[in-house]
Amino acid sequence: MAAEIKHITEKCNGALLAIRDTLYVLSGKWKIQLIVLLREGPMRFNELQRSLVDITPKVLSKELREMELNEFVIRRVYDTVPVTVTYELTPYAATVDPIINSLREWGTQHRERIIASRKSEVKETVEE
Amino acid sequence: MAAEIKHITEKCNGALLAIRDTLYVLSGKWKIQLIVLLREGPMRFNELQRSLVDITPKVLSKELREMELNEFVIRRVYDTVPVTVTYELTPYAATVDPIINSLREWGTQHRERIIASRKSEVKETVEE
DNA sequence: GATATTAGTATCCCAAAGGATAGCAGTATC
DNA sequence: GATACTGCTATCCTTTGGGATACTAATATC
Repeated sequence: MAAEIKHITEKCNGALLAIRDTLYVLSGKWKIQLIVLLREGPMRFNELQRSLVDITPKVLSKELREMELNEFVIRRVYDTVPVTVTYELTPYAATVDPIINSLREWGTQHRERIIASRKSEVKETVEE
Repeated sequence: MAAEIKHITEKCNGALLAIRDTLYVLSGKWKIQLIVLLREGPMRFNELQRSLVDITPKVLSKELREMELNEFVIRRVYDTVPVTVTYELTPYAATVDPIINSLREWGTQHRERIIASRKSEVKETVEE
């Protein structure tokens, strides 16, 4: 019996570890959203802040720093007045596209499913 | 200029919304891991707790309740002594497989990449 | 009668994530 | 000289996710 349990966890262990790694790197409320935004092209700090309405500069700055460390974005400083800083996705950031796409597709289907189930609930109520 | 910013956010908006929906449903430290475990077959409460070493009963119970509400698991109570309760994935839970697979694959590749970059760093240090 | 088992609850607590607000340097513009 | 713009940082505060510990009912077993 103990052996059985052990067998199960070992079989999943690799998957669990890999998934934990991924979630750790993409942790936080904003990183995935930032990647989605930046896929349109490089953006400036204030542009990002305005696009993600609720994000504060402190949090945005922290997320961008972490993404720079993980080689998801490149930070470029231009010697203009006032200074211009752009954030741009690296090619490595493109490797998370499958994750983003699967998240987006599932969310879309899930929403449709919920709307459909609400409609059928209404029908049932009417039919009673 | 304002129009340009608006254009960008509108183009991404659907994706951002869908992604937020997905992350909301799969939120928390444990739900994805529970799905991975339960893909092996139905498990009992204590079995799950033992498999996910660090989870406390309070948290496990909360996660399972949320997953039941989202129709990811079915909870079955058997009239044995002591009582037996099993948790089993629904067919709907299988729809998140693409997400889980993309998370697992990316985590695996990312880990390999980090190991590789560590090795090359060592080489460079030696070569200096 | 003490102990073990199951599937949880109840209560308390803590750390981390993240929000609110203010401010700064450096320049340009009114 | 006041104000505005950029890209932040600093400080403080709140929320919430989740861990630790203890406990329950009902029965069986020692």
